Amino acid sequence: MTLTEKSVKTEPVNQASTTAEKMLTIGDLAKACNATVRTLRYYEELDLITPETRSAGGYRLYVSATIKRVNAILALQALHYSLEEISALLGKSSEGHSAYTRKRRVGFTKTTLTKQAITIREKLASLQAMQAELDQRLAVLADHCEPCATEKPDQDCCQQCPHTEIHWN
Amino acid sequence: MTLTEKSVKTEPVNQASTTAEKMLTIGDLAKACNATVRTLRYYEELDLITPETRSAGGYRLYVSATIKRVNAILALQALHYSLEEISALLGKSSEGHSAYTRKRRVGFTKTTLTKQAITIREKLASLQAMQAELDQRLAVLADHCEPCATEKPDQDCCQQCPHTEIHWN
DNA sequence: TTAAACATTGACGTAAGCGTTAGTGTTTGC
DNA sequence: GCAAACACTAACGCTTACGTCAATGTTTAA
Repeated sequence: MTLTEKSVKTEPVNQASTTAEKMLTIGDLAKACNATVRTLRYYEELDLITPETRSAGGYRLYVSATIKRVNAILALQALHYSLEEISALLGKSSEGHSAYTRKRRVGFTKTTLTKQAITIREKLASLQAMQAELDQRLAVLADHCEPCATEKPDQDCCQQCPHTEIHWN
Repeated sequence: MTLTEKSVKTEPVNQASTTAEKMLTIGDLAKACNATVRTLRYYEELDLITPETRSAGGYRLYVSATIKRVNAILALQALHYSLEEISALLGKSSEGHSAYTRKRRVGFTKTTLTKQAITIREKLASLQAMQAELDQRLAVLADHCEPCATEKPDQDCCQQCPHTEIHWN
């Protein structure tokens, strides 16, 4: 066996042959995603993730696909999406994929990916506009203000200057 | 001509003489920037803005350039910069421009504009990477998963599929 | 078997970015 | 000259996204 991990901690009732899902405890999931246990429980409060089942003693048990979902959440958070926005993007975990046909599942993935692509494109546009304005201001500064300030260092000719706009800081 | 400095809200009826700065009350500034009074006072707590002076009665009085500064702050906030990051970018208002020579002022503007340009370019890069990944996932979805799900709608061949990665939602 | 490691459910704490009174003083328009 | 509009400080409240106990139960490795 290539099992170097101490994985199969809790084995649910010996189910069908093909589906030998190795479940993750919340600690495993946290390590796998580089998140904290508290964070994962908080995500569950917001219905962003849901354990597949619970152990006899009440431990949360996750399927490994949840790793990807959590990583997606974390990636979106890094882009400063709020958890509410992320919830809108990815959908509640209660609308889980398990009950769906593959066709619906593919459609669902397409929808959420498309939504993400749209909002990211909007952000890009806004950032590019900002970048353009900054570059223009820097150009005015170099072309106009620096020579002006060098030639007449003592005068305050900014009063009449049409380029004063850029000194908003 | 007794009110060289204290021309408050009153429009410059005779603007002929010395440069009569028309000062703004905090309410004026709020309207001009489409922000709330509370927000502006909070910015002041964080030393992001500072009134040029106070009226005899204690009202904050701002120079019109502050409008641009506030708008810059708001624009950066819209890009999800925290006020602390913004403070780092724009500099504390206590390091105000009033005491500086024009040369220093121009240099200061250049520095902050450059810093902003750099961090915005970083954000752009990160977003573009994300965009690329999303586009790639969408392509795999269209080229592989959709045909597959259409042809074999009932089988769960995702188990062996090398493209399952994209279904992280 | 038993201690260590891990998990569970509360519940309170925190930091940011303001909103919202409250009580009082200031400016302005008629 | 006075009310309405506006501003002041101080202080508490709220939301988000968790951190951090606490008291207790569960799994695992020796």
